[in-house]
Amino acid sequence: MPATIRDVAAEAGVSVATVSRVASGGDYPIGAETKAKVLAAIERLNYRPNGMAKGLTQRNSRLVGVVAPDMSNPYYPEITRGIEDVATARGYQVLSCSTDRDPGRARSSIDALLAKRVAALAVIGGGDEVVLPDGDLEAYGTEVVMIGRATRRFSTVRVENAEAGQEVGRHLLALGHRSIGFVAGHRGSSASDERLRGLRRALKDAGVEHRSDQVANGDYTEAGGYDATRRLMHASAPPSAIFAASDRMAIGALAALRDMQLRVPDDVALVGFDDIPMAEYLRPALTTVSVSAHRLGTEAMGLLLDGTGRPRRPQHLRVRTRMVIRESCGARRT
Amino acid sequence: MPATIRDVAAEAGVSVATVSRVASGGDYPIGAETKAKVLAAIERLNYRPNGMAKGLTQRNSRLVGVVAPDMSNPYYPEITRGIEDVATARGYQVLSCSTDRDPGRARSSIDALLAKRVAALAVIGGGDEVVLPDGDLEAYGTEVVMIGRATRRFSTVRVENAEAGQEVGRHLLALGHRSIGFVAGHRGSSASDERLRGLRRALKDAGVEHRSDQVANGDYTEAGGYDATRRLMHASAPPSAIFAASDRMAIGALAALRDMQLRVPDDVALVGFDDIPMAEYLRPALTTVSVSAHRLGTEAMGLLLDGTGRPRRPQHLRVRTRMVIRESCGARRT
DNA sequence: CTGAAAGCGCTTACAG
DNA sequence: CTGAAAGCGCTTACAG
Repeated sequence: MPATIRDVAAEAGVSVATVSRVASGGDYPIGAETKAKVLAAIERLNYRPNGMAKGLTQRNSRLVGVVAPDMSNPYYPEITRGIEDVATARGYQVLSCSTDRDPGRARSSIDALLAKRVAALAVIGGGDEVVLPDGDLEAYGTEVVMIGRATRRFSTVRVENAEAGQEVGRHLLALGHRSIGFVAGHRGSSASDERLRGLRRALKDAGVEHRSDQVANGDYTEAGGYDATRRLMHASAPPSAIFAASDRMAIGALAALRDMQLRVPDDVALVGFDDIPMAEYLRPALTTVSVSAHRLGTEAMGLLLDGTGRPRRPQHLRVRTRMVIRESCGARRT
Repeated sequence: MPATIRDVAAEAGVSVATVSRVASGGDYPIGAETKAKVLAAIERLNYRPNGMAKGLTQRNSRLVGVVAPDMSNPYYPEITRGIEDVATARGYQVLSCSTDRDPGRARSSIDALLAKRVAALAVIGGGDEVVLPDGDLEAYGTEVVMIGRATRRFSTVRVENAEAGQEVGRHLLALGHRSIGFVAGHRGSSASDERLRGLRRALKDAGVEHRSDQVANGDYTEAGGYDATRRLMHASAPPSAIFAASDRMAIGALAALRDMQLRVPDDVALVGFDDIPMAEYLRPALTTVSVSAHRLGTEAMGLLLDGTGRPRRPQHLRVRTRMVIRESCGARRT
């Protein structure tokens, strides 16, 4: 059994109230001598206040919950890392769950998190598998932020996907491309939809139309990107450029094009999305769009744990992207 | 304020003890009618037992802590995902922390985790930045498992790195290579050390010696792999094959070789480690060693949460690897 | 089968 | 500046 506050009180010869006050380290006035005694006792007994008891009395678990589709997809842990960084700086810890895009798993994760009385909850991903029981959230005083998903009910932090898609479109148009294939993420991904919308806006502004057979689903995986690219290239009028909604799919596209004996960027230009670390080390180096996943996390936590403790009205933040031009789009001849 | 057990008791017209018993869902005998009333009240009030209170009385937080160097490196979240899967199946949740290989951060993470009274603790990574206060662990009854790090004090789950390295060595020898460069992970990485040891054993068995200038540090990153490869190739007698201790470094190596106008595998053979999803989609497709990070996590949790609740003596598990032969090693002509 | 009561380890008015 | 006591929301012997 670890030492409790009573043990420390006995050891120091003071009341538990006093121990509590020095252990918590607030600015409650304590006699210098008393404080020293208590500190010594804490040290001697290796006392570490029980977080559950603290949470219970203070009505604050100091826990923030994170729910993401799948923590084994690098994008989510990176956001979570951002969340962790600001959370720990504020004395919170993160409890994370994967839903696998399954509503059932999502529901039980949320339940477990609410049972643990998380002070804040971040829901990552544009899917709709997570449904939040708003009555309970209010009762528990749990602040919520959605990352990458649109809603008015809660605060949101989102990537400027449409703007980025538009920028990619304009870039490719400027390079002379008029037929641009789009490798989409999985069905229902709002991020992918928005990127496509941006691309189409750019094309429309240039008077170029975009057909539905110029879009193929790639499921956000290398394999999906590979297959989608083959489908795109086997159309009656294959595109001269491909925009993949993620770098992982772009890597699949690169393999597919290579296997079809097509050179990138000479025969087909390629642009990805995310700017994962290895994008720079592909050959040709991948032109892509950089988004700071870490930043999404820090911004989100900033919204939740702003220190006031007062629930505010939902806020909506947007995180900028930055296009990184390397070799695969053909803008830079190698 | 969310409904408490008293609210439910009042609503159902029974004692809190009774509510506790039906809410906990054990096999404690309860009258059918009473049970129905309580269940109805729980439903009506949307009662969800407070996890902190439960934890406090039951002396079990139902929390497992995970400490890893950096959750933004995909390898760790994947292990963590394995941990999560078995943890949630057993009614636990995971609290995760990144240390950035900084002893200070590690210390405060461990402290925070112990304060939360985690029932179990998994320490991931071969580094030594994490030091565990054994006295406290015993007092708290916290079970510990180290993933990827050798120790007798706690249970461990480790990858058969040396065996894998040896297998790679033999494979490369069989292909005729006599000079094999090794791209190592960061300094002090036991995984990297073990893989190198295995490689050297294979070489030694074949009567081939391996010099220290045939090893270059690559820090487990693409950039590190790139630079290390250049250094290796600039030696007086450049290797005919390169074994990188991670796929990410292998990708850097691939770029470096390409930039040096060297063809893989014709001029230089290349083997990675990890078998990340995109290894198959590189061109040439990467020959590598597959390790199930997810499995490391499930095995580790299996050791901790075995349901007996009784602390056992440390157990030591080893997880097999599997060499995946693709194009980059030259075994399969493309 | 059901309930009253003590207790888990803290915090925090309240009184002095 | 210090302490006694109530209370946070549960569980669990113990008694009936």
